[in-house]
Amino acid sequence: MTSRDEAATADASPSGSSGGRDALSRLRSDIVSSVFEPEMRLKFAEMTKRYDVGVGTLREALSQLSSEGFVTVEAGKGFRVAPVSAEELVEITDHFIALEKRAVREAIAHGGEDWETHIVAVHHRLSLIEGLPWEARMERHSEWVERHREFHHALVAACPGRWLLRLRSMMFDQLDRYRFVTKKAPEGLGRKKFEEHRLLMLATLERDADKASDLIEAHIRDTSDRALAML
Amino acid sequence: MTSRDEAATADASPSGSSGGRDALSRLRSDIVSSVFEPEMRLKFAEMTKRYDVGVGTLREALSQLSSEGFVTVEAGKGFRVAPVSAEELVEITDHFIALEKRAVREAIAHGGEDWETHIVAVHHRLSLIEGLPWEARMERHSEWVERHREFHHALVAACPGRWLLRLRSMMFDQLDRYRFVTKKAPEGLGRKKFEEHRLLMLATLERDADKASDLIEAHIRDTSDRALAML
DNA sequence: TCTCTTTCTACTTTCGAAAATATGTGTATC
DNA sequence: GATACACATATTTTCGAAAGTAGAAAGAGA
Repeated sequence: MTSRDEAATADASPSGSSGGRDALSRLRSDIVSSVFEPEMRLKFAEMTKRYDVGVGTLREALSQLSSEGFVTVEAGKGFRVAPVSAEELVEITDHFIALEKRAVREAIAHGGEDWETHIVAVHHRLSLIEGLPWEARMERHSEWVERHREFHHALVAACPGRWLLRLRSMMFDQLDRYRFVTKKAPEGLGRKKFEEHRLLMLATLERDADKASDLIEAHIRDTSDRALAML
Repeated sequence: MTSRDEAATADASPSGSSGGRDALSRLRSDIVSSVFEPEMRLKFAEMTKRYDVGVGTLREALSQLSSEGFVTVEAGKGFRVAPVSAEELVEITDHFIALEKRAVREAIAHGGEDWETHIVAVHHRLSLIEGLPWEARMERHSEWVERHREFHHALVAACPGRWLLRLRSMMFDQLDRYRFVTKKAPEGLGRKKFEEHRLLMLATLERDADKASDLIEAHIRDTSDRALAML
């Protein structure tokens, strides 16, 4: 979470050498997008070559990912990709919905003009991809993931509770892993999400906390159920 | 969280060399017990000497502590002890109470004989310290912290939601930092907590979820309010 | 005197080799 | 054939040195 923000701000860095921060996010991204199977061992020899970093740097990244719940670690036996399960998806979904609803309520209560403006901005960025025809959307899927995160984060950014935002982000990141299985969703789905995001933005800007809350619940539950069916 | 459990199971390890796991928990313990002031820079040169580990190992520990929220990190500028504030204490308390109440409810619904037995066992271990006169309690404060954690964890251990337990543990660990300021509490406080823990155990074993829930709320809220007043 | 550049110092960050640990293989013994 | 032991290999874990950076101090030009 902390690292996520920093990685985002440092994307215009000098250039050249990969760096540890970068290895961390690339590794996380590879786990989220199922490049590595759940339960698979992440050997240092292979990983250092793949991400072009030393063992120390890699270990730090893996260690952090274990705190975030993406990998498991057993002392002396190395790191593995954390398992996924239907039960876990259900649990994560419940926690995320509860946290997101509380956060958006707080944000609506405390948000100012900057908050509103940023929501409109990132929603536009998101809609630029979601409005695209199916094939084009698929091609830019990783960009969509990023913008989708930005949009949902913008909605709750004005929430003053730092820990609420932190716990929320943890659950959101975990959901990303499961969201990935619906990548190859039927054609109609993208259009539906497009509309849901628009309505969610409008309800939030209208400061209708109850409506926004309900839309979030339905929006997330729907995505999760779809993922659950494909698992 | 994950690391905490492992450290606990590995306490009967061979002996000798400090090791990275150990450095991590000693560092966390030093932050919790305010050996280092909030906002203070944690320089590698000093820390490697203090904990007798290499820079890589130390970095891994600090990195993990930043995920847990005990230290902050700014790229290129190193690590600092995370700040504390009254606002944060209030927020963490609210989250912890909500999570703990849900977890104990689940535990009561799912717990079996082993769960009950373990609660009785660790409560006894805790009461051995809490029953002591004031001075003796003070001397064994770090043991009390450990046993207090064990007791509260035992109450919710039968909760099937792994993420609920995980989030709960995060908040509990954060509260430890604030709990420490009440270490030098008036004489009567220890006796009161002794009784509260006993009642909490009894309500849980009687499977009275509502009662246990209320006791938890009062128990935690009381401690937090006391800490808040001293902050 | 002020500001901009340069140099120097303290510190962080990264790497690859060495030490410690686990796993697998073969051999002897019952 | 099964079990225990010793050795060899694979893998993790740790360390200290080298490279890279940020911030302070010193110096040059206006």
